[in-house]
Amino acid sequence: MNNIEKACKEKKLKLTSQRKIIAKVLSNSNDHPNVEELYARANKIDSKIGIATVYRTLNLFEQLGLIKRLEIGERKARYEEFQRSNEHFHLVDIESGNIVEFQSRELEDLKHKIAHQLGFKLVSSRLELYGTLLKKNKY
Amino acid sequence: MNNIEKACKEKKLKLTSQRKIIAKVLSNSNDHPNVEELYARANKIDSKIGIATVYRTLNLFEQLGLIKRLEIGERKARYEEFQRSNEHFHLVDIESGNIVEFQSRELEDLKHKIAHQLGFKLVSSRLELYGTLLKKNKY
DNA sequence: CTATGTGCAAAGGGTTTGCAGGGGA
DNA sequence: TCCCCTGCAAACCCTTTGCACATAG
Repeated sequence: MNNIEKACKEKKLKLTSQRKIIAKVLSNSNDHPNVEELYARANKIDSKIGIATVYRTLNLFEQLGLIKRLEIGERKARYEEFQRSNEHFHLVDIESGNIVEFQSRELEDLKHKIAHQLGFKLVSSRLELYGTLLKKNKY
Repeated sequence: MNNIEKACKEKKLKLTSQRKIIAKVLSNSNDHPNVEELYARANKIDSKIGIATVYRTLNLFEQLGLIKRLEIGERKARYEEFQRSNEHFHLVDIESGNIVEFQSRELEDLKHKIAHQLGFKLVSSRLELYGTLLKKNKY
């Protein structure tokens, strides 16, 4: 049983076939799918799942802290599974739309330090970098 | 003549009364108003300005690099005048909704350093911290 | 005078919700 | 069985757009 199924059981939420499917789709996604994409992937497994259920389930999972909603530029939300052990940030290639994940202890520490200096306890944050590929041969 | 009026002249854009009013409202705003708020403030000066004009003008000013669109949590865009000399970040108090601005050369440098290490030239970035006030008397 | 800009209302796109029926526990 | 959950379609909210009129240059 995976994390998401465990969490449903703990919170006494019903483990419906839709929730299992959406959980599975999220686990199998290594990219950062938006709702439409998640809906399409879920529908490959069960074509009767409605998009309203996808939205409701994503909101539920997000509130349970199981997934993370990204707001990368566009108006549409994107999602990724939340892994406490794998805190990372995103860099978006503005030419190709590719998303590069990276980790940085230095950045993590600095965020907390700054919040503390301002008299706050850091609860969450949002950081994305947008850039273009360096043309190395220009040197 | 302010920055915005100068920019319109340079780009051969018409300096309509609506654009002047919206430019003035932006200059006079020290908070981070959303479109609805900007629309209300502009309407106090000229009640005939339509919200479509506000949207179109904000998009125009943003493209000219005169203002900056913030996407702080909510679905609605917020705006602030862009001042190259005053690059700053935002920390949102999640209990009150207050926004604290701060500067950090360290953070600025780190963003560029990370992008460069990943093989990218940093073009822009989005960073917000969300936190709660530290209760100092707890110590 | 003419092309650009405006106001209005309708359309768009993503997300949420009311309701009646369905299915886990 | 009982209540939570789902599917559908309509509603919502923010933003954009088509069109006819207005106006800056």
